[in-house]
Order: sequence, then structure tokens, then C-alpha cells
Amino acid sequence: MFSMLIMRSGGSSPEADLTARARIRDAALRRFATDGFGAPVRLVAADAGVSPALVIHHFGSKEGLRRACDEYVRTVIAEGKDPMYAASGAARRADLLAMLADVERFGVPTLYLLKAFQAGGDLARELIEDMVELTRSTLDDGVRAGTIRPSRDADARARYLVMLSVGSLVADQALHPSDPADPGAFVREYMSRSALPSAELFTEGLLIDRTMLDAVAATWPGLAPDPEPAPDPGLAPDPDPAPEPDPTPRTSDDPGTTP
Amino acid sequence: MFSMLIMRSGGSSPEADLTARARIRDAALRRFATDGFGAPVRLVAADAGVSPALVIHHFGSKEGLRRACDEYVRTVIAEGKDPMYAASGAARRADLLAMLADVERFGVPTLYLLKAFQAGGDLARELIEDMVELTRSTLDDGVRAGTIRPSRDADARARYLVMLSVGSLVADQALHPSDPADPGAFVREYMSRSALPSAELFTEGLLIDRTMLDAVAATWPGLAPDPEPAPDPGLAPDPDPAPEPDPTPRTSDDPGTTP
DNA sequence: ACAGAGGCTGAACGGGTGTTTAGCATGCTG
DNA sequence: CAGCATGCTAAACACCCGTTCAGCCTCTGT
Repeated sequence: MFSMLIMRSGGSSPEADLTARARIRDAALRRFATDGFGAPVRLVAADAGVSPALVIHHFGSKEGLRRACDEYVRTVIAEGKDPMYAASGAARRADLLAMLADVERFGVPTLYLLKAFQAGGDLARELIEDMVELTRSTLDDGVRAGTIRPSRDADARARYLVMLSVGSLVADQALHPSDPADPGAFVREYMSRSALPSAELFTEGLLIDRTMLDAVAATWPGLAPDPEPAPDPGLAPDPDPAPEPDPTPRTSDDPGTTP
Repeated sequence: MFSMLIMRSGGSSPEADLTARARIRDAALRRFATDGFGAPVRLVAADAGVSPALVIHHFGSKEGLRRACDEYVRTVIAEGKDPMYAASGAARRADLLAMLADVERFGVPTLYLLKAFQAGGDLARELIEDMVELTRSTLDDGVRAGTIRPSRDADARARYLVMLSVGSLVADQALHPSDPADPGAFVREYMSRSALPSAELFTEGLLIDRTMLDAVAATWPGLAPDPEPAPDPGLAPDPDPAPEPDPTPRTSDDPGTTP
């Protein structure tokens, strides 16, 4: 059935011994990662050194090609390796966030992922759910180990943190033009730019007094009256009922610019 | 010169007394905000009750229409009011972040902005710079007033915070389908989902010990050896040179999942 | 050797796109 | 009234897109 996998091998180029199907998929992955999903099938075919008709012949339609790329990226994430580049063998853990950090090896899949997040779709939603779950359990481990502060709503926090990291990466990639020759460059630059402020924010926070947090926590559904996980009873929490009819206390990083 | 502003008025529909040019711009704004910038000119023209040729006649090209929408959104932001809907008059402050929060009135422009951020382009870059500058000064005010912690790199922090808030909104909007009838709904939902975790993160932080922050700060270019702005000398900062050849300490919300 | 199957292609099709062109109706101006 | 600019449109143009079709070439089994 899959006899097409055995083909005349022994080519000269390092990619020549790949199936045409695999070559098309790789070209599409790269093209979609750099140009977005609006990239024409003809261009993908040209990248793979193949006629546009063959793309359709193998994948049925452009959407089929997209699905094949999605599936491939999913397996890359699950297996933690990227056979397209420098197959440095040993299987790593199925850690999505770590993969996003380890960009040197996973440049193209990472860029593809960001484009998928940008465009929405099923792959994005499923991966977000995976990342939320993984982040949730990682945070729980940290809380138990005493390295991470407990939260009043661990699920909401995990989801929020995933949206923060994924979203800022997506926005950064949309704003800065990425070099097609070095697909991992922008993530590297993003991290070198955000390493210090993120470390500051995540260990020290931003706000000094707790009135805003207390006000929001008071209106949060299904919460104990005062968990008070912080060992800092310095400022007396304002017991004022807070004239806030709805739970939308400005965007989070705009604390009190219109008081 | 602008005699076209005076037209036969006294229509029945609340929008009938607008110039056709303004009607086209409004339709494009709404259509781009909901469908993205790939929306066809023909559809915009149909929304405005006008022929496609007239769109080109007034704006030169689709890109010209896009530019007009950009400029309009910019003035809406600068003036702090949205004459398209419920012109509740009184000029507000030119506060972009507050506008993002005040979504009830600014639904369509906000959605348009997010689509612009998603697609990149000049409008997005310029507005990001404005927001960075505004956030920077707001944070400085807060630091002086004693409500916000000082940072080792105020510029980097302002830029990072803007990317966080904008990016998470963009990702949220890309992942969840937005209701065209209620353009502000998704921002409202986003905020009700993220109010508590953001308040927690921004007042309490996430990490308990400071080793990661110290390690990053040690390699940050142009930084005093130990500013130590935190009034918490509880844990002894590890003076270890930190075996980290490059400044990429994982993604910020993945603290130590692969130790 | 011959038939068949499958990888593969050049050329075309049908539909959607932004834009152009020629012309219509209207209102202002001499 | 003629002349003309202006707002506006129907129709077409030129292009790009994804996809289809008929057929070529090269293997492989008998």
C-alpha cells in the first residue's frame, strides 16, 4: 500500500532522497511559516521543485496540505525532535513550552505554530489546551515544591499565562519582519529583549499595594473570602466595597491611569 | 474644495446623511474589523450600498481605503471618542490602554486595531510605539508615587508589558470567534477571564525565590551590579555565575520544567 | 515483451480579486 | 441655454488563485 515510500534513492542533495510528498510537505511548512497560510500552492510547488498539480495529487487540496503540516508539527511537538534539521537524535520530553524556548533546532515548526495561532483554527485551539494543561500541572508542581506562589484560581492562571506568552510571541512576530534564512532569529531576539522584564515581573510583580487585587478577588466567582497567600501584611487591605459594578478593572498593565 | 461635505441631507436611515465616502469608510472599518483585511472590496461596497468602482474612485485603491481606515482609527484614539456610535460627546483623554478597556463604546475600532496588530503594518508599529511611550510615563509616575515597583530597565519593561497585553488580546481574538453583532463582547469576556490572574501576577508575582531574576540581571547589558529594589532580603541571592551562555532562560512562564 | 499502475506534468478551466473604462445623471457656472 | 465638473455605475479587463484533465514517463509483475 505504501510502496511509494521506497523510491530510487542515492541522490546528491541532502533532500533528494526524500519522497516528493515529504519534500512538498517540508516546503509547505517552511513557506507557511514564513509567509503565512495565504502562500500560494504554486509557490510551495516551486519550492519543492514540483508541479502544482502534484501537490493536489498527493494532498487532495490545499486544506489537505495544511492538515498534513498540522499533523506533522503535532508529531514534532509530541516526539520532541525535528527530523527536518540536524536530527540530533535522542528523544526529548514532550514539552511544548520548552520547545518554544529551544528554538535553534525548532525554528520552522515554531514559526509555523505562531502562524497557526495567528490564524486560529483547530490546531491552535488544541495546542492551546495542551499548553494550558501542561502549564497547570507544572505550576502545581512548583506550588507543592514551594517555588511558585499559590493562586486563588489555578486554572484561570494557567490559561492566562499561556495566552500571555503565546500572544506576545505572536504579536512580536507579526510586528517584526522575520528573516526567512534564520527562522529562529526572532524568538531569540524576543527572548533577549524580554528576559529581564519578564523575570522582574514574575518574581517581584509590578504593583506595590494590594487594593486592586483585593477588589478583583472580592468579585471573583467561587472564591474563599480571604485566602491571603502572601506573607506581607504590610498595607491594610481596604475593606471598602469598591465602586466597581463590573469586573473589568482596566487592562492589567494600566494600573490607575484614569483614577 | 470640500463642498462634497454638503449633500442632500434629510435621509431616513441614521446613516443616510453621511457622505458616501464616509459610509464606505465606516463599512470598510466594520468589515475589516470582523473579517480581517482580506475582505473583498466588493463586499465593503455592498455593505455601504455602493458600487465597487466608487470605492476605488474615492480611495484610489484598496490600500488607500486601508490607509483611510488607519488614519480614522488614529484620530478616534487621539480624540478619545467614536462618532460612529453613540456620540456621547465629551472628549476623553488620549489614553490608548483605557480605550482598550472602554470597549462598549469603541468596539469596532478596537477590533480593527487588533486585526491591524495581527497583520502587522505601519499603523500597528506606530501605535505600539505610542503605547510603549504612554506606558513608560505612566509607570514612571507610579514609581514616583510609590505605587509601582521600580525596574532595572524601565524602557524594556514598558515595551514588554505592552507586548503582553496587546499580544494576549490578539491571540484571544484569533482563537475565539467574535460575534459581529457585538464587537466588544470578546474583550469584555477576555477581561472577565483574566482579571483575577492578572491582578495576582501583577501584585504578587509568580516565582518565590529570586535565583532566576538574579541570573538574568547578571547578564543584562548596562546594569548596576546589584540595584536590589526589592525590600525583601529573605532569600540569599545566589552569587553563582550561572552556567547560562546565552540570555534565553526559557520562556518566562515556564520556570524550571526541565531542570 | 507486454500490460498496467502510479508518479508526475503542461495546459487549461472556473471563480474570485483589484482595478479600469466608458458613460450616465445631476447640479453648478458661464 | 451650453459647458462642464462631479458623484456614481455597469461592464469589462487582467490577473491570481485552487483545482482538473489528459497524457507522458518509468518502473514492475507476469
